[in-house]
Amino acid sequence: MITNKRDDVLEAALLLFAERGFDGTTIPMIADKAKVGAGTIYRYFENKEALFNTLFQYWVTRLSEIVKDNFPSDLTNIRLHHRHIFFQIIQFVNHNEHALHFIDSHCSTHYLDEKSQKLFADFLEFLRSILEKGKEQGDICSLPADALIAIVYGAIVQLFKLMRMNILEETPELLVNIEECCWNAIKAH
Amino acid sequence: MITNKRDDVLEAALLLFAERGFDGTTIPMIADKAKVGAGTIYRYFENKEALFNTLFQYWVTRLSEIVKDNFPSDLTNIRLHHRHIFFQIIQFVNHNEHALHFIDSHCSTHYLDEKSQKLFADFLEFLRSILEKGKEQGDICSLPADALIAIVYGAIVQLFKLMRMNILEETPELLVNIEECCWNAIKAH
DNA sequence: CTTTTAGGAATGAATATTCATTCCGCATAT
DNA sequence: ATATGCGGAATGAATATTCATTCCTAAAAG
Repeated sequence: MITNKRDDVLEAALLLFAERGFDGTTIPMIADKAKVGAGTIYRYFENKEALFNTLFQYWVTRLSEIVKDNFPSDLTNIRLHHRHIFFQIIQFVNHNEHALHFIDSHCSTHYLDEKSQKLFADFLEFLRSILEKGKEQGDICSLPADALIAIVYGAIVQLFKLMRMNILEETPELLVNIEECCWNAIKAH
Repeated sequence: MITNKRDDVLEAALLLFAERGFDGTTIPMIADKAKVGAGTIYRYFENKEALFNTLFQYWVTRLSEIVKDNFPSDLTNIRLHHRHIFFQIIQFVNHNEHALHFIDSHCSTHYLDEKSQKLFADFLEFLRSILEKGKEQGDICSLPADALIAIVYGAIVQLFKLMRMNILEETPELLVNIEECCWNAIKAH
């Protein structure tokens, strides 16, 4: 199989950044895991920060795409929207178990560049717009959209942390129940 | 005002560790912020890791105490338990706005020593025991206790991240509503 | 078909920088 | 005068980055 060195580097970096954070990950560590010389990394990326931002932008774009993909055509059924978003994020995590934690643990750090920040802000803005519509319709409880996002998104992130640590086993049934819990948290009562 | 250098160091370290993480925080940074010579830190702590673990243990102990303090005497009213735990955590955050994020962002890192890990595990075990009781009584939805903790605790952590970043303003009314949301997420329906 | 050769890719040792930790001289208190 | 606490320059280890060299591939020449 022909593997592309640049991709090998990105894959190794994702694992390490997710597990040890930006500052806890060294270039030699990445080179080792990618089975590549340390110098090779600098053929593809200007420096450690540029590598980091490339990776961040890639995964935020993916997440954004997967959530927006096949978005329910019925624009008034918020219950459906919530289910869609929830299970698309699940699919995202199942596609790469480290990416969500990588994004979450670095989304407000000081080495994010302009473009990374903008991509992430845009994604949040999308979620916000969905929730605002739900609030207008009276289907969702009338708290600030950011608070609602924090509740659902915070729960998801924390749950997958447990699953990555093998403390909690992911089963389809559990996921359905958890989605229900999240919905109960934010629906209008 | 007589200030204790050791406490100055601990306070500065808390801020920096919370904002930049363990690896992103250097000893000179801590010394600067604490207005102390770098060498002085080593009069009080064996090394950076020891300083970190002292701090972690201090704050987990505080959190645990504040949550267990004045725990409702009615041992069957889970609704009350939830409210108590929620608002005691709020009080903890208001006492020091960085401590919860400091704990959360470091609670599964590899430089935690045995004692730190045990203290944190004990705290989780306490929460777990409350939830298990609620499940037995049929007041709380029958998912794994760890999942329920993740939902509520994840939401709280994320919410305070927004408040620290001044994206969300903390008002008593908002907090009451959010507590309600969290309860709705985990109560039996 | 084999050999030569040019140019890009890859390497890892060398360099420059940053960081944790140590150490020594100064100041303050006893 | 001695002891104690402190600061911050000095040290050495770890780290990011560079660079001279080697390695591959694929096309040109024989």
